[in-house]
Amino acid sequence: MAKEKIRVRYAPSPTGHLHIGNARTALFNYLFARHNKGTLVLRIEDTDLARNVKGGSESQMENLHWLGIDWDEGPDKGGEYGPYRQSERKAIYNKYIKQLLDAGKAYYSYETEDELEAQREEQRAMGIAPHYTYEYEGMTAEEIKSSQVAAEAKGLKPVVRIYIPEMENYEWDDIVKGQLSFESDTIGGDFVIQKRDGMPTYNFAVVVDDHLMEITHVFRGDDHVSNTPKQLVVYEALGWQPPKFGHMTLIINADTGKKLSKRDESLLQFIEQYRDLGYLPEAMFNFITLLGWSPVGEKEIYNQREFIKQFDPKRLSKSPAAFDQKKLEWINNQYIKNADRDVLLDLALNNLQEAGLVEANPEPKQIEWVRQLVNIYAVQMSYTKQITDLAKIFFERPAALTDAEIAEIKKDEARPVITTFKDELAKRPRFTAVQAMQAIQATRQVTGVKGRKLFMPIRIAATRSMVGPGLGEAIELMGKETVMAHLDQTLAELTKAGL
RNA sequence: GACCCGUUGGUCAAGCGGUUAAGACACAGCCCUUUCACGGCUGUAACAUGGGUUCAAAUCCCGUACGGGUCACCA
Repeated sequence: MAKEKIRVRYAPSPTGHLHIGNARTALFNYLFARHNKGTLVLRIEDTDLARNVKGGSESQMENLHWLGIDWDEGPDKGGEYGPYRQSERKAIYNKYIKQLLDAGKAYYSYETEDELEAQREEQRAMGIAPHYTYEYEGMTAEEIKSSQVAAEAKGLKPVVRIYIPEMENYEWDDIVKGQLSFESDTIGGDFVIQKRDGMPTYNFAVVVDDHLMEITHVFRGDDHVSNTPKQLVVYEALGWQPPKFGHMTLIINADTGKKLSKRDESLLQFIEQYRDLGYLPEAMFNFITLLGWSPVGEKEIYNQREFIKQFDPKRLSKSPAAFDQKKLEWINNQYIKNADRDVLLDLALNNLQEAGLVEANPEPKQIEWVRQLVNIYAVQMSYTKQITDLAKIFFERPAALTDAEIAEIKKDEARPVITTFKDELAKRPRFTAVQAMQAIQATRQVTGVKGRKLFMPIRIAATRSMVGPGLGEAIELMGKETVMAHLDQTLAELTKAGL
């Protein structure tokens, strides 16, 4: 018998940009689907009309693609299980809601939100779990009917609730967490499956869709563990077979130890923000995959194909993973060092333009100049935006010398070194890194100074900084005019200081 | 508060009854080097806790502590 085709889904609600946590859920579903040569479905869960953000689903899809995640069925791709937006599936849900109503497995509920809130408040005060208590307790069918008629007469609109069987145990073998079980009385009471506005609730729509779309495995966040028994109630009421569930741990903030909250601003949480800083998609993919999942070997850097080949949900961690910014930076740096230089140039140019350091429409010559800058700094950038800071000396007017710099050029040999170097440099036919290095060698010959005592004064005088890339390259990139001006300025400062 | 879940160095983690308890990030030192970085080497540092079970426990069981998740007409 042929093994059943694996079908998984990623089901975001379009309430904003792609969040790290959601990206991770999408990623693991993607890896699982590809590893098993299965199908990945993208379904948009937009049943809360009020919270839907315009362009939200497009933004999410765009960022998913950027990360290198693609899917086989979805609102943009179609497929035989569509439509793939829940807001377009209302008729489908209604059919099953009616079925449950007719079978006496669900009922109309007229209690208002205020009444329910008061009820929960009371329960909390009593120290018991807030839950819905059956509003028709002890009533006969006749009494229920007349209560509902009375409510309608008052102009109340009902919601539909599903009956939760008493004394039942809901359990499943979670792919990540193992055996899990909930007693039916801890689920929280008969829950709403259709809201007053006629839309289904999440816990109902998910079940209908997962079943109809023939989803075989559901990988989602840990925060859905307690939704699972509710969904199991729906599966049972409808007489359907549930898929396999796997609940992945949440990503937490290392400082607070709490689940990443979208409101937490101490940390960048949206894929787009990393994208803007010049993180590479392959690096993000690599980093996120290693968050809460571990491969077999000892490597840290894997490409997508290796991840797909290796992916095994059994190796998903049971305890939450903290988001380690430093590690992300390290991983991204690994990728940057090997990245295509045109890609880096493009990103860095963008960052430099946004920082106002390079004009909007640079001449080819300037682009070439930036290319060299990127080449020089690539090894040390964690993300391309850092170039705006790393390469400061190439863009800013020199500041006054720092104490440390003064200490370096205070030495007796400094002045002759700088003067000699200036003359040597001026003599050179061309202004290149090679020529600059030759000028330095000539300076060494003339003055007899070498090592740090030779290089430091020149570096400080020429680039007005103690740190930077190789001296030759730095001088070439800085340009003759600037370097000469720096040398003159430094010499003047030395004179002024009486050195 | 109730219900679920978790706990190996600062962080991510390997481990599946016998290990000198991997590896990576971070941190420190050394080497390379004109500087910073890169790279190389070395080091600091962990099984939450108390009881069992067992010849043997980070690994299995129970309790405790701590942490997290959820308790909506949000997903």
